[in-house]
Amino acid sequence: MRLKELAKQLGLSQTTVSRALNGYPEVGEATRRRVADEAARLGYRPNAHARRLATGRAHAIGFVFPSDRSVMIDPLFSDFIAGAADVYALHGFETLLHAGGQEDEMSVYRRFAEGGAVDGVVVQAPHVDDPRVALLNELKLPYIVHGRLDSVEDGYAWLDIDNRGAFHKATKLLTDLGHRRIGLLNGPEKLTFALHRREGYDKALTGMGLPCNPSYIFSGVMTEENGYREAKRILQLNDRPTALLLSSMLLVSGAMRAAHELRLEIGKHVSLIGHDDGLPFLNAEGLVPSLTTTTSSIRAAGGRVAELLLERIERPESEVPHELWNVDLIVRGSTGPVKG
Amino acid sequence: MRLKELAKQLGLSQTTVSRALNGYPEVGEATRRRVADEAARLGYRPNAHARRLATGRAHAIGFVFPSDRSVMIDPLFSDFIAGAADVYALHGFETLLHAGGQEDEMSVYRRFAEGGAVDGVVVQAPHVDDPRVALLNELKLPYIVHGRLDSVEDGYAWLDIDNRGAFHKATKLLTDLGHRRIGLLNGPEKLTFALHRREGYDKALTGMGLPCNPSYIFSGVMTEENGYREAKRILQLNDRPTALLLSSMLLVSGAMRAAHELRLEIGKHVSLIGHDDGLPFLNAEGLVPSLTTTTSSIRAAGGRVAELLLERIERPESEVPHELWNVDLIVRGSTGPVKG
DNA sequence: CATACTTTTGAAAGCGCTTTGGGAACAGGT
DNA sequence: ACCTGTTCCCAAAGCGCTTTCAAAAGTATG
Repeated sequence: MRLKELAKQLGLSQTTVSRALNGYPEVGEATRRRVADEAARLGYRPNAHARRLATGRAHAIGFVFPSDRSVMIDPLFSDFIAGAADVYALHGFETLLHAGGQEDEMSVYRRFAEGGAVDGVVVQAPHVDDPRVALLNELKLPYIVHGRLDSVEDGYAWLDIDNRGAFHKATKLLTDLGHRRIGLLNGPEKLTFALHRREGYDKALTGMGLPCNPSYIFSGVMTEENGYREAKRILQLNDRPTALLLSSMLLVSGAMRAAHELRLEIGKHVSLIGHDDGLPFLNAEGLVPSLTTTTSSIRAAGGRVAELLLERIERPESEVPHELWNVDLIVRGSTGPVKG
Repeated sequence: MRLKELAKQLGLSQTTVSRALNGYPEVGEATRRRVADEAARLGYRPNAHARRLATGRAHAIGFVFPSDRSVMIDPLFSDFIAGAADVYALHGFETLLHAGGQEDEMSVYRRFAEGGAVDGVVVQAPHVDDPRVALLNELKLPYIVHGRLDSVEDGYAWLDIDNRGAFHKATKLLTDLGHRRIGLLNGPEKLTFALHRREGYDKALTGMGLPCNPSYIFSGVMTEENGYREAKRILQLNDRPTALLLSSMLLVSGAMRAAHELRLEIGKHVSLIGHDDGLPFLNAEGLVPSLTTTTSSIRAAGGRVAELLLERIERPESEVPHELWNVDLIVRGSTGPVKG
């Protein structure tokens, strides 16, 4: 069923039918109703590509994944995208995923922009001075960054959580409890989110006049296994830390395993604070003891990022959005005063 | 830069330029080279929608997620999609994600089919007599199911792993080691993969003349927390099982936590076998003791499913593919003879 | 009843590509 | 010279929508 046939069927012109279906005001209410009914009855669905060609709008948002595997793989991203895809669908937008292939990431953006494949893209996992931002500015393709570049905060749209603040708060909680040796298992510090967490941690320690012992720190892919291995390593040091900060629930999972194995009671011999992105399959509260966390739903961030991007596409002239989310510190059972 | 301008620039017709760029044989080698060079120089990228409209091919594959959240949320799906998206990209296909929104799942398929938005779709997480298959057959939209319907194996394209065989093998290993009371923490049994695993388990027990104690069984969302809670429950029963089968690594993670807490040594007081989908962030071999698993990479399955679907789109008349993958049983340290 | 508006409809021109159906131009064979 | 094939190229017709411009129909006003 094509528009042409539908129009003929109704004894109307394509113009009128098109207008009726797209809610233009120039068409009479009676006609509109008649058209809508007939369209529904015949199960007419407009051809997506024809519409896109005619309007010049793709009604689609793109996600481009770096060829670097570890990123797409991260379960965080799927939850983020789930949140976003939901909002896009609600607005009649499709979500395009481009992962891998032989084409390099930058030229995918070029193709997206110049071929009109998408109306906007979201940039995930930015690193320090991420080249994508400059490229997208040049291409004039609407975008929003989930996260920030290192120091620059202007000239691009972003939504980020306050990673510095969160890890500062968390570290502070530990020092307040008397901890003096605190470890950190972090994500790859070339990614700004991890870098910022590190900075929050450093700042809190320095603020207390405490040294940052590099052997207390791990930075790398946030797998359960890395959490286990590194926690075990750190907790076996001579001057082992009495508390550990963990950048993801998977690291927490591994670290708890290590603690059990070393017969260190959590919240007593070793305090744990994890960052909880609200992944539905790894619940901080359900752990024993329940986990003290810095908490921020990555899914909600996905949704909000989607809204901001749509807004930006709709009104390109409006102000470039910057949104910094506060992160809650939820104190539960995995933290306690340091044991002399 | 549009085709028209490029053609003018070159002093050629659009026809020739289009053909040159798309590798048609009717164009001279010298011309082709000249066109290619100029196109590269000017950074010409064809408009995706125009091409789609003209060819009638979307060069895109769709994934539609049920409004039921738990599916998209599952980290398995993202790994599967990562595997698939990679292959699609390699073949110049985009990957379309449709999640949520207010539109119901079935009408998304309708729209995809009749609006030509995608050339094919992949159906994930089929349940017993999944209605999607019938709909897709009716719509004549190429598709492939990852998994199978319950008993039917003909009339639709599928790729599945041998879940029955895997869990039969696993259960058999345990009974061979002398275990007589074996628990099972499974996915939701309305999903065929979980149902089949259950059947493999049942069959192995029945084959040995052993009873299936319903209180040894859990079926539900495969979160770490469910793994913990249910393993704990089951391992505290009077006649507690001496071995546990676990349908996912997250369940394993939770179950190990429960075992530690109950001071049951894994591989000794309680044997564990988990199904390992090869998720990169939760490694079976890195556990202590290393985990005995049934293993099959879901990412590889994603890739293969993608290939089969592309094949099907290319040659709709070719035979409907059925592919059943064997699942390896890898014996590691978490299984041992039953302790009298 | 003519005039000036407003409302409702339509013909036709795109959007940027692919593809059909020829037509030159040039070679080789007679 | 003529015919037959090739090889290389092009004009123009779509693909299925949206949108501009203009005209027809309806309504209120003098």
